Amino acid sequence: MAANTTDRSELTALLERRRQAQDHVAIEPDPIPVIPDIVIRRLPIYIRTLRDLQDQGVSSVSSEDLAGLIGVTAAQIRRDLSYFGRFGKQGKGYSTRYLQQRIEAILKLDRQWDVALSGFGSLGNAIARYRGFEPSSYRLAAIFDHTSDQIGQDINGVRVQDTSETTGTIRRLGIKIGIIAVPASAAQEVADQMVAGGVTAILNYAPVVLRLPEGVTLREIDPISALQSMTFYLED
Amino acid sequence: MAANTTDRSELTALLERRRQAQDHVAIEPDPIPVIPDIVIRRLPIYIRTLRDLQDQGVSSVSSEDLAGLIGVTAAQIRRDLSYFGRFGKQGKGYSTRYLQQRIEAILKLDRQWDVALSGFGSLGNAIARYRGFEPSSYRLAAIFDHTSDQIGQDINGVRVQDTSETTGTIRRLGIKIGIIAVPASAAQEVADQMVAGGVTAILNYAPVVLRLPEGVTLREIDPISALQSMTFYLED
DNA sequence: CCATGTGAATGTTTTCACAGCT
DNA sequence: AGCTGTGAAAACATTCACATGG
Repeated sequence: MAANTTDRSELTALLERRRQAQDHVAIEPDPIPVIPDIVIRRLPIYIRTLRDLQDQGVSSVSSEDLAGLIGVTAAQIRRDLSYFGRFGKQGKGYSTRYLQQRIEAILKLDRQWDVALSGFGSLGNAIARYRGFEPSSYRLAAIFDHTSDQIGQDINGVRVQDTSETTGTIRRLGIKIGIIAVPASAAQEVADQMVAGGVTAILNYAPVVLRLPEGVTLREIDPISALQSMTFYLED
Repeated sequence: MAANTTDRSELTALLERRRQAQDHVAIEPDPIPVIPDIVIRRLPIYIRTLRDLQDQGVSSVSSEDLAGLIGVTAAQIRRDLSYFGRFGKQGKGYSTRYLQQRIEAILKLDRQWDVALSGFGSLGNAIARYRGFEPSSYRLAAIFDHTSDQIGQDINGVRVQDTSETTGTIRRLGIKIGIIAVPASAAQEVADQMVAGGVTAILNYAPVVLRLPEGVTLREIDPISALQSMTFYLED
């Protein structure tokens, strides 16, 4: 078993190199602090609740009280925040204003993001007119539709363009976020056009599984699935 | 330590009774086959994909191929289905039609459910006019709004009623599912009225954490949170 | 031989529980 | 004295891998 270097077969040497490579990876100093996506998805609710508290004049809150308002456990809030740093004061709790600002910075909400919307039917209309965008960091910067009589319309200073303009306009404006509100049959094509234009985050309202390249983030808005999964719990 | 029954203090006896009660629960023969909610929430996508396959004339599918279409692992699909029974044929796969029908029965989609919608602004409008309800098991049976000039309008045979009618109408029609599309400030009150009328499943579009009694199922539709959680992954 | 259904292993998320700081 | 931040434990979810049956 005491093989020296010259005795090694090529295979043995290869396996040895692989093992060392793995060892090296394992020893890596900063093992990339991967933050679970499920934690990221909870942060917006923390922001919203912290804003509500400030509107009520509350300047400080404990993880216990915040948890009560949100309907989760205090330990979960503390663990979630611990992925990003130490934002609380022991014995005191968290400053609502400071914590809100810190989480907004983590989610990169401390700047404005242009958004492209494709699909200007009744759903697209509701999205475009939704004023909940306003206090947030998103600005509707482009709207696309396939229907000729929608094209040219002006919505808060944004002209509805033909779907064929999708890739070009998104690239020209440097838009990174796309919202898909077209029928299922058109959604994949729209997604491809958006990605071709440089979009790396897609909010999809169409009831279809989108195929996207690595590195493009996707969130689904699927009320029918939500309803269907609730019916399970109803009494017969 | 060898205390007999007559020596016991009331507290000791109480604790003993509690312990025995717990032991009894632990010994329970059928330990209630609790199905994880996360499994329930995946079933609608399986149904949708199985419908699509049938539309394409595909009558049989393996867990491997189904997984590829949905973007999950084959093992996950097989595990999910195993909570409910054995629906496949070894060496063959699953009948798309049979599996679809079985999952629909599990989710109680093999009957029609009346739904109440509160909030008839642009969002409520988009929901009410959404034709994706049609091939599904849901029928919009009541619409409520606060705004006087919306009340009385007829939407596909359903008259928009004043919000004050919520509890009464829901009770009278036996509606179990409510959709909340009102502003955040009104959402809790609407939820309370719906629950008072007998609703046990709520689809909430308002950006607020609802407080609901045990036994009421809740799903959130929150596009702003979805956007905010995607921005995290964008390049600066 | 192929693909399901499922014990066992692995990976992830939540919760416990408490040391330590204010 | 009170509440955070976090190791360690527990609970939960996913994936592996294969015996089993058509």
